[in-house]
Amino acid sequence: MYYICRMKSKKLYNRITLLRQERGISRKELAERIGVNFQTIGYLERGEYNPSLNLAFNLSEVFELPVEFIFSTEPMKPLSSELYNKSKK
Amino acid sequence: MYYICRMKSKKLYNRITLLRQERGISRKELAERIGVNFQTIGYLERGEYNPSLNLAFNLSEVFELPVEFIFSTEPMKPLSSELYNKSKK
DNA sequence: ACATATTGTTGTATATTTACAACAATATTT
DNA sequence: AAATATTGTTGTAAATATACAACAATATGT
Repeated sequence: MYYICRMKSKKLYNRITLLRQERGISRKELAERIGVNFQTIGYLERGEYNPSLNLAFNLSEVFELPVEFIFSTEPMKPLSSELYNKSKK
Repeated sequence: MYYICRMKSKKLYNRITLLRQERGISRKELAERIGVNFQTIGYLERGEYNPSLNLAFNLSEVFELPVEFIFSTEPMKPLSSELYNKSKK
């Protein structure tokens, strides 16, 4: 019964929307794959709250990517520049 | 006001105790470093509940290790065997 | 052996995440 | 343009994580 004043814990950034769209699936479908309510995906994508570590691991499994690639304490760089920097190395 | 029937979400495994002891610090001190109540560390070490992703990231920062090295959906292998396998590659 | 620090246990309160429903807004398809 | 699917919004309930206190149990240091 607490509807106001959320997100006292530090806000995290994520690439869920991007990763989901790259794979051409809706929130509903993603939600089904990780066994969570489809509205929960919306909350996460909008950054209205942070996931549990469990949920983060489930996303990690579905996307086949490390948690740190999906979530970050710092704003996400565009994938394009990440790729560019990586190939420069 | 819910004291019974916890942990419906899948149990995670972790190496917090090990990593903390390797660094020779108490729960109290670890708790202070990551800005959490010292009893919370106890709950995590005992696996009585899983952390938020936020808390996992904080531990990751303090230990300077990826989240996946600290937490896992599978029981943790001894570090010794992880090291051995790594050097064999 | 004693003092002190660390860890475990129980109990309660609060915060945050997740579920779910209903419906509005927007986009996509036909 | 109408039908359908997807996303956003608001409201409420339930589950899970975190804080905190008090005290027992265990370990550690002297």
